[in-house]
Amino acid sequence: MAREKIQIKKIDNATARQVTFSKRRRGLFKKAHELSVLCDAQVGVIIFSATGKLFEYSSSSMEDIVDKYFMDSKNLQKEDSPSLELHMENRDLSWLSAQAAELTHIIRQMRGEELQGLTIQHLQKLESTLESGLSRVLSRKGEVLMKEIDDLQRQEMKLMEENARLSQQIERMKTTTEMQQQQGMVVDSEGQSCESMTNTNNSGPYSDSSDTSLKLGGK
Amino acid sequence: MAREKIQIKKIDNATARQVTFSKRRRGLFKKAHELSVLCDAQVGVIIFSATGKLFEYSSSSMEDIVDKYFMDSKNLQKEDSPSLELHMENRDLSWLSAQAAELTHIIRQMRGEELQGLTIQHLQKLESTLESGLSRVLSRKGEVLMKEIDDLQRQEMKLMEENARLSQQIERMKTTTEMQQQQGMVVDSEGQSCESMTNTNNSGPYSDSSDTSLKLGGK
DNA sequence: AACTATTTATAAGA
DNA sequence: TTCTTATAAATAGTT
Repeated sequence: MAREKIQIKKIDNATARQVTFSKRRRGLFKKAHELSVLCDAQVGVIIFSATGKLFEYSSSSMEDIVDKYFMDSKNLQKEDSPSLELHMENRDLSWLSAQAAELTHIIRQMRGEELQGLTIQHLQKLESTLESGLSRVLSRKGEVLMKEIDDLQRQEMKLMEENARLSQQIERMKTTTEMQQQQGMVVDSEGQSCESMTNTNNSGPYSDSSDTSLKLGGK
Repeated sequence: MAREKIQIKKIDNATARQVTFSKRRRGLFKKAHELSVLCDAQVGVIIFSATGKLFEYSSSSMEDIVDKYFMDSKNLQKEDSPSLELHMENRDLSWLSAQAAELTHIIRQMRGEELQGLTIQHLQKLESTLESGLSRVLSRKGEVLMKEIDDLQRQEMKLMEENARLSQQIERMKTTTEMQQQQGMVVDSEGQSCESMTNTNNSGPYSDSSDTSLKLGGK
Protein backbone atom coordinates (compact mmCIF):
# COMPACT_ATOMS: atom_id res chain seq x y z
CA MET A 1 0.00 0.00 0.00
CA ALA A 2 2.52 2.45 -0.94
CA ARG A 3 4.72 3.84 -3.62
CA GLU A 4 3.12 1.43 -5.96
CA LYS A 5 0.14 -0.82 -5.83
CA ILE A 6 0.97 -4.49 -5.60
CA GLN A 7 -0.92 -7.57 -6.64
CA ILE A 8 -1.83 -9.95 -3.86
CA LYS A 9 0.24 -12.92 -4.96
CA LYS A 10 3.34 -14.56 -3.60
CA ILE A 11 6.27 -12.14 -3.74
CA ASP A 12 8.93 -13.65 -5.99
CA ASN A 13 12.00 -11.98 -4.56
CA ALA A 14 12.89 -13.80 -1.35
CA THR A 15 14.43 -10.79 0.33
CA ALA A 16 11.53 -8.54 -0.46
CA ARG A 17 9.19 -11.28 0.75
CA GLN A 18 11.02 -11.49 4.07
CA VAL A 19 10.93 -7.73 4.51
CA THR A 20 7.25 -7.56 3.72
CA PHE A 21 6.60 -10.47 6.06
CA SER A 22 8.19 -8.61 8.96
CA LYS A 23 6.38 -5.38 8.24
CA ARG A 24 2.98 -6.87 7.68
CA ARG A 25 3.29 -9.27 10.59
CA ARG A 26 3.84 -6.33 12.90
CA GLY A 27 0.96 -4.48 11.24
CA LEU A 28 -1.36 -7.44 11.65
CA PHE A 29 -0.52 -7.87 15.33
CA LYS A 30 -1.08 -4.18 15.92
CA LYS A 31 -4.48 -4.34 14.25
CA ALA A 32 -5.38 -7.45 16.22
CA HIS A 33 -4.46 -5.73 19.44
CA GLU A 34 -6.44 -2.61 18.59
CA LEU A 35 -9.49 -4.69 17.76
CA SER A 36 -9.30 -6.54 21.04
CA VAL A 37 -9.03 -3.34 23.05
CA LEU A 38 -11.47 -1.16 21.13
CA CYS A 39 -14.19 -3.78 20.93
CA ASP A 40 -13.52 -5.77 24.05
CA ALA A 41 -12.92 -8.93 22.05
CA GLN A 42 -10.68 -11.92 22.49
CA VAL A 43 -8.29 -12.19 19.60
CA GLY A 44 -5.68 -14.81 18.79
CA VAL A 45 -3.38 -14.77 15.79
CA ILE A 46 -0.99 -17.55 14.82
CA ILE A 47 1.47 -17.17 11.97
CA PHE A 48 3.92 -19.65 10.54
CA SER A 49 6.43 -18.15 8.15
CA ALA A 50 7.28 -20.00 4.96
CA THR A 51 10.33 -21.30 6.77
CA GLY A 52 8.17 -22.68 9.57
CA LYS A 53 8.95 -20.11 12.22
CA LEU A 54 6.14 -19.38 14.67
CA PHE A 55 4.81 -15.93 15.52
CA GLU A 56 1.77 -15.27 17.65
CA TYR A 57 -0.36 -12.60 19.20
CA SER A 58 -3.16 -13.10 21.65
CA SER A 59 -5.17 -10.64 23.68
CA SER A 60 -5.40 -13.24 26.44
CA SER A 61 -4.17 -16.80 26.85
CA MET A 62 -3.86 -18.42 23.45
CA GLU A 63 -4.72 -21.74 25.04
CA ASP A 64 -8.00 -20.37 26.36
CA ILE A 65 -8.87 -18.92 23.01
CA VAL A 66 -8.09 -22.09 21.14
CA ASP A 67 -9.96 -24.24 23.63
CA LYS A 68 -12.97 -22.03 23.30
CA TYR A 69 -12.59 -22.17 19.53
CA PHE A 70 -12.73 -25.95 19.45
CA MET A 71 -15.66 -26.08 21.82
CA ASP A 72 -17.51 -23.70 19.57
CA SER A 73 -16.56 -25.28 16.30
CA LYS A 74 -17.46 -28.73 17.60
CA ASN A 75 -20.92 -27.42 18.31
CA LEU A 76 -21.15 -26.25 14.76
CA GLN A 77 -20.20 -29.65 13.44
CA LYS A 78 -23.51 -31.43 13.49
CA GLU A 79 -24.78 -32.88 10.30
CA ASP A 80 -21.75 -33.21 8.13
CA SER A 81 -18.99 -35.66 7.59
CA PRO A 82 -16.77 -33.04 5.99
CA SER A 83 -14.15 -32.02 8.50
CA LEU A 84 -13.63 -28.54 9.78
CA GLU A 85 -10.94 -28.24 7.20
CA LEU A 86 -13.37 -28.71 4.37
CA HIS A 87 -15.72 -26.29 6.02
CA MET A 88 -13.08 -23.65 5.89
CA GLU A 89 -12.19 -24.44 2.35
CA ASN A 90 -15.77 -24.20 1.24
CA ARG A 91 -16.29 -20.98 3.06
CA ASP A 92 -13.27 -19.37 1.51
CA LEU A 93 -14.12 -20.72 -1.89
CA SER A 94 -17.68 -19.56 -1.74
CA TRP A 95 -16.63 -16.18 -0.49
CA LEU A 96 -14.23 -15.78 -3.36
CA SER A 97 -16.78 -17.09 -5.81
CA ALA A 98 -19.29 -14.57 -4.59
CA GLN A 99 -16.65 -11.91 -4.93
CA ALA A 100 -15.95 -12.93 -8.50
CA ALA A 101 -19.65 -13.00 -9.34
CA GLU A 102 -20.05 -9.54 -7.92
CA LEU A 103 -17.16 -8.22 -9.99
CA THR A 104 -18.54 -9.84 -13.12
CA HIS A 105 -21.88 -8.23 -12.45
CA ILE A 106 -20.24 -4.84 -12.11
CA ILE A 107 -18.45 -5.32 -15.41
CA ARG A 108 -21.70 -6.32 -17.10
CA GLN A 109 -23.39 -3.24 -15.78
CA MET A 110 -20.56 -1.11 -17.05
CA ARG A 111 -21.13 -2.66 -20.43
CA GLY A 112 -24.75 -1.63 -20.20
CA GLU A 113 -26.08 -5.09 -19.42
CA GLU A 114 -28.16 -6.22 -16.46
CA LEU A 115 -29.44 -2.74 -15.71
CA GLN A 116 -32.91 -3.81 -14.62
CA GLY A 117 -33.73 -2.71 -11.14
CA LEU A 118 -31.14 0.03 -10.92
CA THR A 119 -32.43 3.29 -9.54
CA ILE A 120 -31.92 6.57 -11.29
CA GLN A 121 -29.23 7.39 -8.77
CA HIS A 122 -27.34 4.20 -9.58
CA LEU A 123 -27.69 4.80 -13.29
CA GLN A 124 -26.43 8.33 -12.87
CA LYS A 125 -23.40 7.12 -10.99
CA LEU A 126 -22.72 4.46 -13.61
CA GLU A 127 -23.03 7.09 -16.28
CA SER A 128 -20.49 9.39 -14.73
CA THR A 129 -18.10 6.50 -14.07
CA LEU A 130 -18.33 5.48 -17.71
CA GLU A 131 -17.96 9.03 -18.90
CA SER A 132 -14.86 9.67 -16.88
CA GLY A 133 -13.46 6.28 -17.86
CA LEU A 134 -14.14 6.98 -21.49
CA SER A 135 -12.57 10.39 -21.31
CA ARG A 136 -9.46 8.93 -19.69
CA VAL A 137 -9.25 6.23 -22.29
CA LEU A 138 -9.61 8.80 -25.06
CA SER A 139 -6.97 10.96 -23.49
CA ARG A 140 -4.64 7.99 -23.13
CA LYS A 141 -5.33 7.02 -26.73
CA GLY A 142 -4.44 10.54 -27.76
CA GLU A 143 -1.16 10.28 -25.89
CA VAL A 144 -0.32 6.96 -27.46
CA LEU A 145 -1.20 8.22 -30.92
CA MET A 146 0.85 11.37 -30.44
CA LYS A 147 3.78 9.29 -29.31
CA GLU A 148 3.36 7.04 -32.33
CA ILE A 149 3.33 10.05 -34.63
CA ASP A 150 6.33 11.46 -32.88
CA ASP A 151 8.21 8.18 -33.27
CA LEU A 152 7.31 8.05 -36.94
CA GLN A 153 8.50 11.58 -37.46
CA ARG A 154 11.80 10.81 -35.79
CA GLN A 155 12.14 7.71 -37.89
CA GLU A 156 11.37 9.76 -40.97
CA MET A 157 14.05 12.27 -40.05
CA LYS A 158 16.57 9.51 -39.53
CA LEU A 159 15.74 7.99 -42.87
CA MET A 160 16.00 11.30 -44.62
CA GLU A 161 19.38 11.88 -43.08
CA GLU A 162 20.42 8.40 -44.10
CA ASN A 163 19.24 9.03 -47.60
CA ALA A 164 21.12 12.27 -47.78
CA ARG A 165 24.26 10.48 -46.66
CA LEU A 166 23.75 7.76 -49.23
CA SER A 167 23.14 10.30 -51.96
CA GLN A 168 26.33 12.06 -51.09
CA GLN A 169 28.20 8.79 -51.10
CA ILE A 170 26.80 7.90 -54.50
CA GLU A 171 27.66 11.33 -55.75
CA ARG A 172 31.21 10.79 -54.62
CA MET A 173 31.36 7.35 -56.20
CA LYS A 174 30.09 8.75 -59.47
CA THR A 175 32.79 11.37 -59.46
CA THR A 176 35.40 8.76 -58.71
CA THR A 177 34.10 6.53 -61.52
CA GLU A 178 34.12 9.38 -63.96
CA MET A 179 37.67 10.22 -62.95
CA GLN A 180 38.59 6.57 -63.37
CA GLN A 181 36.97 6.52 -66.82
CA GLN A 182 38.79 9.66 -67.78
CA GLN A 183 41.98 7.97 -66.66
CA GLY A 184 41.13 5.06 -69.01
CA MET A 185 40.34 2.63 -66.14
CA VAL A 186 37.44 0.40 -67.31
CA VAL A 187 36.08 -2.22 -64.90
CA ASP A 188 33.02 -3.98 -66.27
CA SER A 189 34.00 -7.58 -66.17
CA GLU A 190 33.06 -8.92 -62.69
CA GLY A 191 29.65 -9.29 -60.99
CA GLN A 192 30.56 -7.32 -57.92
CA SER A 193 31.65 -4.29 -59.76
CA CYS A 194 28.59 -4.54 -61.98
CA GLU A 195 26.40 -4.40 -58.88
CA SER A 196 28.03 -1.25 -57.75
CA MET A 197 27.49 0.15 -61.18
CA THR A 198 23.76 -0.50 -60.94
CA ASN A 199 23.62 1.44 -57.75
CA THR A 200 25.49 4.15 -59.43
CA ASN A 201 22.87 4.29 -62.13
CA ASN A 202 20.08 4.84 -59.64
CA SER A 203 21.89 7.73 -58.18
CA GLY A 204 21.33 11.36 -59.04
CA PRO A 205 19.25 14.18 -57.60
CA TYR A 206 16.27 11.88 -56.80
CA SER A 207 18.04 8.96 -55.26
CA ASP A 208 16.42 9.54 -51.89
CA SER A 209 12.92 8.91 -53.23
CA SER A 210 13.78 5.36 -54.13
CA ASP A 211 14.84 4.57 -50.60
CA THR A 212 11.69 6.00 -49.13
CA SER A 213 9.49 3.96 -51.37
CA LEU A 214 11.33 0.82 -50.36
CA LYS A 215 10.81 1.64 -46.74
CA LEU A 216 7.14 2.26 -47.18
CA GLY A 217 6.72 -0.88 -49.20
CA GLY A 218 8.29 -2.87 -46.42
CA LYS A 219 5.83 -1.72 -43.83
CA MET B 1 -7.78 6.22 11.39
CA ALA B 2 -10.13 8.65 9.99
CA ARG B 3 -12.01 11.82 10.48
CA GLU B 4 -10.52 11.92 13.89
CA LYS B 5 -7.81 10.08 15.67
CA ILE B 6 -9.04 7.75 18.36
CA GLN B 7 -7.48 6.45 21.49
CA ILE B 8 -7.00 2.72 21.66
CA LYS B 9 -9.34 1.99 24.53
CA LYS B 10 -12.68 0.28 24.81
CA ILE B 11 -15.32 2.18 22.86
CA ASP B 12 -18.04 3.29 25.25
CA ASN B 13 -20.97 3.51 22.90
CA ALA B 14 -22.22 -0.02 22.30
CA THR B 15 -23.52 0.66 18.81
CA ALA B 16 -20.34 2.33 17.70
CA ARG B 17 -18.38 -0.52 19.23
CA GLN B 18 -20.37 -3.07 17.26
CA VAL B 19 -19.90 -1.17 14.01
CA THR B 20 -16.18 -0.78 14.58
CA PHE B 21 -15.96 -4.45 15.46
CA SER B 22 -17.47 -5.42 12.12
CA LYS B 23 -15.31 -3.06 10.12
CA ARG B 24 -12.04 -3.89 11.81
CA ARG B 25 -12.75 -7.58 11.88
CA ARG B 26 -13.11 -7.57 8.12
CA GLY B 27 -9.99 -5.44 7.82
CA LEU B 28 -8.01 -7.81 10.02
CA PHE B 29 -9.07 -10.87 8.05
CA LYS B 30 -8.17 -9.16 4.81
CA LYS B 31 -4.73 -8.27 6.13
CA ALA B 32 -4.25 -11.80 7.40
CA HIS B 33 -5.18 -13.18 4.01
CA GLU B 34 -2.84 -10.81 2.20
CA LEU B 35 0.04 -11.72 4.50
CA SER B 36 -0.52 -15.41 3.90
CA VAL B 37 -0.55 -15.00 0.14
CA LEU B 38 2.19 -12.42 -0.25
CA CYS B 39 4.63 -14.14 2.05
CA ASP B 40 3.57 -17.73 1.64
CA ALA B 41 2.76 -18.00 5.33
CA GLN B 42 0.18 -19.96 7.27
CA VAL B 43 -2.06 -17.62 9.17
CA GLY B 44 -4.87 -18.33 11.59
CA VAL B 45 -7.00 -15.73 13.33
CA ILE B 46 -9.62 -16.45 15.98
CA ILE B 47 -11.89 -13.75 17.34
CA PHE B 48 -14.53 -13.91 20.02
CA SER B 49 -16.72 -10.86 20.21
CA ALA B 50 -17.66 -9.39 23.58
CA THR B 51 -20.93 -11.31 23.27
CA GLY B 52 -19.05 -14.57 22.75
CA LYS B 53 -19.66 -15.01 19.05
CA LEU B 54 -16.90 -16.76 17.11
CA PHE B 55 -15.24 -15.40 14.00
CA GLU B 56 -12.26 -16.96 12.31
CA TYR B 57 -9.95 -16.75 9.36
CA SER B 58 -7.32 -19.24 8.37
CA SER B 59 -5.20 -19.50 5.28
CA SER B 60 -5.41 -23.27 5.57
CA SER B 61 -6.94 -25.66 8.07
CA MET B 62 -7.24 -24.00 11.45
CA GLU B 63 -6.83 -27.37 13.06
CA ASP B 64 -3.48 -27.90 11.37
CA ILE B 65 -2.32 -24.46 12.34
CA VAL B 66 -3.34 -24.87 15.95
CA ASP B 67 -1.84 -28.35 16.13
CA LYS B 68 1.37 -27.02 14.77
CA TYR B 69 1.20 -24.14 17.21
CA PHE B 70 0.97 -26.40 20.23
CA MET B 71 3.71 -28.64 19.00
CA ASP B 72 5.89 -25.63 18.51
CA SER B 73 5.04 -23.89 21.72
CA LYS B 74 5.72 -27.07 23.65
CA ASN B 75 9.17 -26.99 22.12
CA LEU B 76 8.50 -30.20 20.34
CA GLN B 77 9.37 -30.83 16.76
CA LYS B 78 7.99 -28.82 13.93
CA GLU B 79 6.57 -30.62 10.99
CA ASP B 80 5.57 -29.92 7.48
CA SER B 81 2.57 -31.80 6.23
CA PRO B 82 0.95 -30.07 3.34
CA SER B 83 -1.53 -32.77 2.40
CA LEU B 84 -2.72 -33.22 -1.13
CA GLU B 85 -6.04 -31.82 -0.06
CA LEU B 86 -4.47 -28.65 1.20
CA HIS B 87 -2.56 -28.29 -2.00
CA MET B 88 -5.76 -28.49 -3.93
CA GLU B 89 -7.43 -26.01 -1.67
CA ASN B 90 -4.66 -23.51 -2.09
CA ARG B 91 -4.66 -23.96 -5.83
CA ASP B 92 -8.38 -23.36 -6.07
CA LEU B 93 -8.14 -20.40 -3.79
CA SER B 94 -5.28 -18.86 -5.68
CA TRP B 95 -7.02 -19.47 -8.96
CA LEU B 96 -10.10 -17.68 -7.69
CA SER B 97 -7.99 -14.93 -6.24
CA ALA B 98 -6.28 -14.46 -9.56
CA GLN B 99 -9.66 -14.42 -11.22
CA ALA B 100 -10.88 -11.73 -8.86
CA ALA B 101 -7.72 -9.72 -9.40
CA GLU B 102 -8.15 -9.95 -13.14
CA LEU B 103 -11.75 -8.79 -12.89
CA THR B 104 -10.74 -5.92 -10.67
CA HIS B 105 -8.11 -4.96 -13.20
CA ILE B 106 -10.67 -4.95 -15.98
CA ILE B 107 -12.95 -2.74 -13.94
CA ARG B 108 -10.09 -0.35 -13.24
CA GLN B 109 -9.30 -0.15 -16.90
CA MET B 110 -12.91 0.56 -17.68
CA ARG B 111 -12.70 3.39 -15.20
CA GLY B 112 -9.71 4.70 -17.12
CA GLU B 113 -7.13 3.58 -14.59
CA GLU B 114 -4.13 1.35 -15.15
CA LEU B 115 -4.00 2.02 -18.87
CA GLN B 116 -0.20 1.97 -19.12
CA GLY B 117 1.01 -0.55 -21.62
CA LEU B 118 -2.22 -0.92 -23.54
CA THR B 119 -1.86 -0.83 -27.30
CA ILE B 120 -3.88 1.45 -29.50
CA GLN B 121 -5.97 -1.54 -30.50
CA HIS B 122 -6.75 -2.33 -26.88
CA LEU B 123 -7.59 1.27 -26.15
CA GLN B 124 -9.84 1.38 -29.18
CA LYS B 125 -11.70 -1.71 -28.01
CA LEU B 126 -12.02 -0.29 -24.51
CA GLU B 127 -13.33 2.91 -25.99
CA SER B 128 -16.04 1.23 -28.00
CA THR B 129 -17.03 -0.95 -25.04
CA LEU B 130 -17.37 2.12 -22.87
CA GLU B 131 -19.24 4.00 -25.54
CA SER B 132 -21.78 1.27 -26.06
CA GLY B 133 -22.08 0.75 -22.31
CA LEU B 134 -22.61 4.44 -21.79
CA SER B 135 -25.18 4.63 -24.53
CA ARG B 136 -27.10 1.70 -23.03
CA VAL B 137 -26.97 3.23 -19.60
CA LEU B 138 -28.21 6.54 -20.99
CA SER B 139 -30.98 4.79 -22.84
CA ARG B 140 -31.98 2.86 -19.73
CA LYS B 141 -31.86 6.03 -17.70
CA GLY B 142 -34.16 7.61 -20.26
CA GLU B 143 -36.60 4.75 -19.91
CA VAL B 144 -36.57 4.95 -16.15
CA LEU B 145 -37.03 8.70 -16.21
CA MET B 146 -39.89 8.45 -18.71
CA LYS B 147 -41.57 5.85 -16.58
CA GLU B 148 -41.11 8.02 -13.53
CA ILE B 149 -42.62 10.98 -15.36
CA ASP B 150 -45.46 8.84 -16.61
CA ASP B 151 -46.21 7.58 -13.12
CA LEU B 152 -46.14 11.10 -11.77
CA GLN B 153 -48.51 12.28 -14.48
CA ARG B 154 -50.94 9.46 -13.73
CA GLN B 155 -50.75 10.25 -10.07
CA GLU B 156 -51.34 13.91 -10.87
CA MET B 157 -54.42 13.06 -12.93
CA LYS B 158 -55.79 10.91 -10.15
CA LEU B 159 -55.29 13.64 -7.63
CA MET B 160 -56.87 16.23 -9.84
CA GLU B 161 -59.92 14.04 -10.35
CA GLU B 162 -60.12 13.44 -6.66
CA ASN B 163 -59.86 17.15 -6.01
CA ALA B 164 -62.66 17.81 -8.44
CA ARG B 165 -64.84 15.25 -6.68
CA LEU B 166 -64.06 16.70 -3.30
CA SER B 167 -64.80 20.21 -4.48
CA GLN B 168 -68.16 19.09 -5.77
CA GLN B 169 -68.91 17.36 -2.50
CA ILE B 170 -68.08 20.46 -0.53
CA GLU B 171 -70.24 22.51 -2.85
CA ARG B 172 -73.18 20.17 -2.24
CA MET B 173 -72.63 20.07 1.49
CA LYS B 174 -72.67 23.83 1.57
CA THR B 175 -75.96 23.86 -0.31
CA THR B 176 -77.46 21.25 2.01
CA THR B 177 -76.42 23.19 5.09
CA GLU B 178 -77.93 26.37 3.73
CA MET B 179 -81.19 24.53 3.05
CA GLN B 180 -81.19 23.15 6.58
CA GLN B 181 -80.58 26.58 8.02
CA GLN B 182 -83.42 27.97 5.94
CA GLN B 183 -85.71 25.23 7.35
CA GLY B 184 -84.81 26.36 10.89
CA MET B 185 -83.08 23.09 11.88
CA VAL B 186 -80.55 24.00 14.61
CA VAL B 187 -78.76 21.10 16.38
CA ASP B 188 -75.89 22.30 18.54
CA SER B 189 -76.59 21.07 22.06
CA GLU B 190 -75.07 17.61 22.83
CA GLY B 191 -71.87 15.90 21.74
CA GLN B 192 -73.23 12.45 21.00
CA SER B 193 -76.34 13.51 19.24
CA CYS B 194 -74.33 15.97 17.35
CA GLU B 195 -72.10 13.19 16.15
CA SER B 196 -74.95 10.99 14.98
CA MET B 197 -76.55 13.98 13.42
CA THR B 198 -73.41 14.60 11.49
CA ASN B 199 -73.44 11.09 10.15
CA THR B 200 -77.04 11.45 9.20
CA ASN B 201 -76.22 14.62 7.40
CA ASN B 202 -73.50 12.92 5.45
CA SER B 203 -75.87 10.23 4.26
CA GLY B 204 -77.96 10.49 1.16
CA PRO B 205 -76.97 10.59 -2.46
CA TYR B 206 -73.29 11.44 -1.72
CA SER B 207 -72.48 9.02 1.09
CA ASP B 208 -69.90 7.32 -1.11
CA SER B 209 -67.75 10.42 -1.37
CA SER B 210 -67.26 10.53 2.35
CA ASP B 211 -65.53 7.20 2.11
CA THR B 212 -63.05 8.63 -0.34
CA SER B 213 -62.22 11.53 1.86
CA LEU B 214 -61.64 9.23 4.79
CA LYS B 215 -59.26 7.20 2.72
CA LEU B 216 -57.28 10.27 1.81
CA GLY B 217 -57.12 11.36 5.40
CA GLY B 218 -55.68 8.02 6.36
CA LYS B 219 -52.90 8.23 3.78
C1' DA C 1 -24.74 0.94 3.72
C1' DA C 2 -22.43 4.59 1.42
C1' DC C 3 -19.49 8.59 1.79
C1' DT C 4 -15.06 11.28 2.79
C1' DA C 5 -11.71 13.48 5.49
C1' DT C 6 -8.01 11.70 7.88
C1' DT C 7 -5.15 8.59 9.82
C1' DT C 8 -2.43 4.40 9.04
C1' DA C 9 -0.02 1.02 6.74
C1' DT C 10 3.38 0.03 3.72
C1' DA C 11 6.34 -0.56 -1.07
C1' DA C 12 10.30 0.99 -2.83
C1' DG C 13 14.49 3.15 -2.32
C1' DA C 14 18.56 4.78 0.44
C1' DT D 1 17.55 -3.74 9.40
C1' DT D 2 15.96 0.94 9.82
C1' DC D 3 14.54 5.37 7.93
C1' DT D 4 12.16 8.00 4.62
C1' DT D 5 8.49 9.22 1.70
C1' DA D 6 4.98 8.84 -1.80
C1' DT D 7 0.87 6.27 -2.19
C1' DA D 8 -2.45 2.86 -1.30
C1' DA D 9 -5.68 1.29 2.32
C1' DA D 10 -8.24 1.43 6.35
C1' DT D 11 -11.49 3.56 8.89
C1' DA D 12 -14.13 7.27 12.33
C1' DG D 13 -17.66 9.98 12.07
C1' DT D 14 -21.61 11.31 9.21
C1' DT D 15 -25.58 10.96 6.35
